[in-house]
Amino acid sequence: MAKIQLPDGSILEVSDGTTIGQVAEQIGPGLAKAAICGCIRDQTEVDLSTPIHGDVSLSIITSKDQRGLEIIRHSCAHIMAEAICSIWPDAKLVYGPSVRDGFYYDIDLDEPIRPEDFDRIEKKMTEIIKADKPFERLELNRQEALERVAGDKYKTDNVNKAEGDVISFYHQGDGFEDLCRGPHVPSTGRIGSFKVMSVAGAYWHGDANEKMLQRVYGTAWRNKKELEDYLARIEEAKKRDHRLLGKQLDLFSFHDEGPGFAFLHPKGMVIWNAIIDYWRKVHQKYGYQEIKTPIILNEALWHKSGHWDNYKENMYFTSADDVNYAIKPMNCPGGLLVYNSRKHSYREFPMRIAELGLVHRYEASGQMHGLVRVRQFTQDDAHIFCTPEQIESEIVGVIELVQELYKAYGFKDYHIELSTKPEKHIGSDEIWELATNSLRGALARKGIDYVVNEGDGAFYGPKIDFHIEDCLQRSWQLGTIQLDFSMPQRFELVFTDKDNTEKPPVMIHRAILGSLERFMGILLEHYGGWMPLWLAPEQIRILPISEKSNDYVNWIEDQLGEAGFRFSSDLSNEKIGAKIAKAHAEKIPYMLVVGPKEAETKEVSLRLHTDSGDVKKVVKVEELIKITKEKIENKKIDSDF
RNA sequence: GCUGCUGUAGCUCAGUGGUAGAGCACGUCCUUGGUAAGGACGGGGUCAUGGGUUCAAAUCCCAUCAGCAGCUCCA
Repeated sequence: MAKIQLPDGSILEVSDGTTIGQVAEQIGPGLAKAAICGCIRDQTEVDLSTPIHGDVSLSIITSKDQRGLEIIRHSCAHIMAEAICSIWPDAKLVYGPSVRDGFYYDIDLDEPIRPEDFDRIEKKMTEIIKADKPFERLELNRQEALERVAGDKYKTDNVNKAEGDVISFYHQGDGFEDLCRGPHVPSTGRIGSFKVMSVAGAYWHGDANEKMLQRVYGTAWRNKKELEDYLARIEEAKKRDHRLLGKQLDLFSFHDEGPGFAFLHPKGMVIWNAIIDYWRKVHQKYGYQEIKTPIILNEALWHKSGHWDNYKENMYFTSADDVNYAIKPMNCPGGLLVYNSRKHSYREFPMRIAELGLVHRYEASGQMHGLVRVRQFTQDDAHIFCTPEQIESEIVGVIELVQELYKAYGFKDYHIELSTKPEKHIGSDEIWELATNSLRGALARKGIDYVVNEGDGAFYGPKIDFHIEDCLQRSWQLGTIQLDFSMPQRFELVFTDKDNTEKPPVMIHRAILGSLERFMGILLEHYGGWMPLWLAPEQIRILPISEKSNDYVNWIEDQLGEAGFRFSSDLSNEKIGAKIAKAHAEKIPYMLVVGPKEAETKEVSLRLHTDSGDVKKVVKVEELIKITKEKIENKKIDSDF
């Protein structure tokens, strides 16, 4: 007999060798029907067909469980693999895990799989699922497994990488076998609803020197409704795409004449200026001074800084009068020339020098992505020069500045990464150690959670990065704080200390918004194009019912102009419904509908868009101005009135 | 950069070898309408670029450029 402890603490006694599926049946037929797999000692997930020997704690995982859903997706990946192999017998399977919201399978096949093939893949998958064939596990030792996969370099590689002595294979359907750790759903019929989503290239082992495989993405859910909800969610997310919004709202454009270079339109420029006006205000509060340095600088400067050695293939170059120049990819060397233009004392430290610096970086063609990955962008850069003792408090100060700036935009969902010494680096190990510990210390002092990215630091120092996700859940870097002991040495920076000796200062590179272009793109997605009043290119639109109210419109315009708002009036020959639809499409925060009725009382019928639909309110012009002004000054991001 | 896909009017897209299309936007006129798109007429395109096949190419082939998805990279 075996004693099984269930999650509720109760003990179930079963005969030795009873399978987990049978245990589920003993607990109840409903559970047996819903069961996907078992979980032993709260850590090892195993098939329902696994027999139990001895006393264990056991939980039954169903599809309601997130882990259950992940197993469904993984099993669905196998079913897709079987379908693909039945259509293309030459297809070699590589690796097929579940991922967020779905799964993929990497396949080596010379003939490209195309989107128009998805239908027949799905059809075949539906057949396999309908047949409801069991997933059967076969366990072999390492040697036997290697013999079984002999000749298949991908599976041989997978066996070699697998841990433990037991290597398992799974069978399903008509003789389809795949090396797999498992577990799987008990039978193919247990997949809810699925869809083949896309196909794209992916390097074997994620290594650009290796062969490019075909990665087929799919999604699987518990039922049809969940699948439909997911597809609807993707559609909604696509509507928030900043590239689409940029076009719709006439904010910016891209042109063949300058791939990767954003052209900002007048309305985009309003957002841009609102961002940097506030940025300057906050930086002043935090004791920053501002400089501006040239874009084109002698190439020798970049040899000295180390950028040429590390990044020349991503830099733009030019020449004049037989002198070679580089277009700056970073602002720091220029900033260092400013520092060295006179002597400095410890009394000036910490010295915080900011620069909205325009940099150019040659990105490979496939890397570009709207505003968030471009070849020319403006960094909200700053360099802090300080003594080693001041490092930690300066970093704490930057973190506080980051938190204050992000708060104005309502960003809460960002995560922080600490990146350590990369293979390609300058400076001694001791310096790296000291710098990395300073960053850790500051994070600890602020009690901030972070993940460590081993070997992902800049070539001159470790860094803390702030990351945020776009509407399609792709992660983008915003701010960065980088410690640098090397650049001051290379540029022979010094300051005069208390003891009247010259010493090298510590340099902290930091950017808060990162790239202003990228930040604008992320903001657009974050708000879905509905910019809060303080950022909106057009804050208010006046919509007269007919031409008869034009005089009143003029009067309101005078009032709004006086108060300093950004507004316009729609005097077009349209009915009010059409004017509203147009203003709504342009995502104007406040619409003022006015007619004879409102003119009489110096009121407006305010119409605005909220998350729960449009609302209407009749208010005095005077009151509207007062409340709106206050909301703008306080950078309120809600859409209420 | 790599794999696959795409490129037709300002925008979104239809058009599969035989005279270039729609909706929206734009212009003019009618309409002066009370909370999400009133009506009529009109202007607008070397079909990304360069080659090739063909009596004939937006359409088929090749190259280039640009964009999209993913991979890789991102000081």
